[in-house]
Amino acid sequence: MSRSPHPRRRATLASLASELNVSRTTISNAYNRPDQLSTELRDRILQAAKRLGYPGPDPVARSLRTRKAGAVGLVIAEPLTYSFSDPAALEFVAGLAQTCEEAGQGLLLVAAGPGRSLADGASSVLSAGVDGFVVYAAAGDDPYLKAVLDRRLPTVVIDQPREVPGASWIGIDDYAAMRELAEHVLGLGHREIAVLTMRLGDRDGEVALVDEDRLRASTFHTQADRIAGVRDAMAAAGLDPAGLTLVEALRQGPTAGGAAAELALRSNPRLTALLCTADALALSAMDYLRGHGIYVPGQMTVTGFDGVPEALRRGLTTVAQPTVAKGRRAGELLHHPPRSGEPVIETLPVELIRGRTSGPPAG
Amino acid sequence: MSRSPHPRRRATLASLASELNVSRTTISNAYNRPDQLSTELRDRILQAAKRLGYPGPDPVARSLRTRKAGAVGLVIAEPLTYSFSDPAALEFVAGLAQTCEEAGQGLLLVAAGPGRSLADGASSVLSAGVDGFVVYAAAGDDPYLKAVLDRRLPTVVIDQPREVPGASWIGIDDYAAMRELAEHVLGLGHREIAVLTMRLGDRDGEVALVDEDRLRASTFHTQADRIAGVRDAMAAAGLDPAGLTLVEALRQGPTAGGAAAELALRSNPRLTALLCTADALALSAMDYLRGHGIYVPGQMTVTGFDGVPEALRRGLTTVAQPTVAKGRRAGELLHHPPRSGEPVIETLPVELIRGRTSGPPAG
DNA sequence: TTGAAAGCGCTAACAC
DNA sequence: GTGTTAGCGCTTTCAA
Repeated sequence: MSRSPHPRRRATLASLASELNVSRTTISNAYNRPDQLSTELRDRILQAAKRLGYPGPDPVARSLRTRKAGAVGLVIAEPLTYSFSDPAALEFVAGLAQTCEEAGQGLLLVAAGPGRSLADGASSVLSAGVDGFVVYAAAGDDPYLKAVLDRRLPTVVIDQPREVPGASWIGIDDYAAMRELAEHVLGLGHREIAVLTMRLGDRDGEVALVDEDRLRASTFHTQADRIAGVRDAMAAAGLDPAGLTLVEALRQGPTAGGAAAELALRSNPRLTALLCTADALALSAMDYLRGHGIYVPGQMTVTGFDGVPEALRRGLTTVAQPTVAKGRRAGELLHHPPRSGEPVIETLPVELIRGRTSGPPAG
Repeated sequence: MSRSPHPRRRATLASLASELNVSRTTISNAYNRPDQLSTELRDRILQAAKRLGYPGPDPVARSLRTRKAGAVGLVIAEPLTYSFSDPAALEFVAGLAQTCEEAGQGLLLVAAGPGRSLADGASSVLSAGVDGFVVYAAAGDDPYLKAVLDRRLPTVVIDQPREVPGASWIGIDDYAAMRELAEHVLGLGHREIAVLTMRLGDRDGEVALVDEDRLRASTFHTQADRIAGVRDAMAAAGLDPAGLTLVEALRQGPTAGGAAAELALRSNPRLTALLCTADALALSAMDYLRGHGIYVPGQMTVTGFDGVPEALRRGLTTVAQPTVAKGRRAGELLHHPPRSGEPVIETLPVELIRGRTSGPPAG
């Protein structure tokens, strides 16, 4: 391609300038303000750049000078391996990525792996060259979230936790959504129901029954709010919320919902409805039930939450979240911040999907 | 949180230093080499930092100085919207993301949207602060690829194009894989077969029959190699490769394979096998066939390529690629470059999956 | 149109 | 254990 060998030392804007006997400003202008110099000179510069293997202004140096990185950082509390197998998270990322693409910005996936000590864990966040952060569904005490806030960059929190000072928030009304879903189920006549929830905080094991203390100590507000919605719907229907069977799936994975369903049914064999706080849980529970000859919805009503494609395809009764829109709004907030400069709190609408997995209880 | 109001001007390492009457080096050491100063001094510094709202060394300035960005860039030729709906691409990204996470590096998704002019289109690539690039399945003449190479950073090309000077390459033997698959189909007795391929280059429309010129001009080697594999298998089986029906799906989407199948069958109604160069195409084609009462494999053999989860679940006869491994290897090559510094060429193994969608021709 | 000067905030040698 | 010096490569006033 290039005839002359490349110099060992990388070409820089300065070296190009001295080579051509023009000032550094002029080279800079050739790239950033083409209208500030003659076409002729500019062509000469670009040609020389090609000859010398100068790839254009160094992005890092430019960032330092302009105080703009041209990218937003995305922090997901879970290991990326999980996130990439979570359809809801994926849709969110897709929405965010769309706006980044439109804005010509990069999207930096920040490593937030298992090394979750404050010292080490936060380092990746601290060293990310970005103009703003999106934090996806973090626990209230997440060290990465803390590290992000310390950076004092524009930040958008998704779902979780609520009310982070200085940060914008985008999410849904988890309480109302789940309450409406519960009312639908109770309206069908169910009286013995269980909630299968995602994990409420750190704890070992696979699945576990949840007691009052555990629930109160939850660092995941979304989950707690959804449970509260169910309880209040029960109370409003004249049932004792204390009678709710509550099981927590501590690990992700394709069998989590099944294991949770099994524990719930063992704990209360008279259950006729399993309300799951995630579609993934519900789909897994359905697989388990089918494997054990329990017919849905004839013998058991199952509901989900999120409205991921597979759930809709399989006719799951669920609450559809505007997952892609969440991602888009987060991106827009960062790319085009509101004039006021104030953090924004946005509650997005959801839709109750009455699918084929809910029906009146047997008998 | 902090009692004292924050200064309007952001604190920097230098301001902290003069505040504490120590040198900048000492502050730097407090963050980067804790063992180089007394615990006592270090604590005093960290405390003062917290008080002044100093978030630690600026990542961009550090990058400039150390010449390390702490991130790798991923360039995908398609708009991100497509990529996020392509299971194979997603698995690849997941694999790459895993290694980044393990290495504590960020993964920068580079905007490579529709603004594909050389001047404008490449700008996002030019301004990415990264230590290396991964380019996923680009066309031979992709402007982003060119821009990436101009940056002269360590680069790994996936699948496409082959033989990029100075860049490593990871992919599979497309020719051999497809030839083996074709031999399987021919071995079942098929004589009238079609290949449904992904697009071979830029062109308008939805689907089109492919002629010799079009094939020769293809900028997508993977596709062309797979077709060559089928042709050679035909020749080896005593069939005339010219008799191959060849249809190109020009647009992505859930109905692309169906449209391609329709055109193929219209072009040659005696077809008994459709070899698709992507699972997505094959699954879509199967949906189309079922909708038209054509039974698979009884009346029509259908095969795919990639081995995405849905394809395996539906029993598609296909070639399984090590998609996640591809991503992992790309990451490893960037995070732990081989001592020699030479670009690496790696052909990963594939596996022919004899599924339930291939069988002997009818009659 | 072009150039000179002044940093952006940090770290790596090397001296003390 | 701590400080001094010298940039990393660039953009941006401001003046010519």
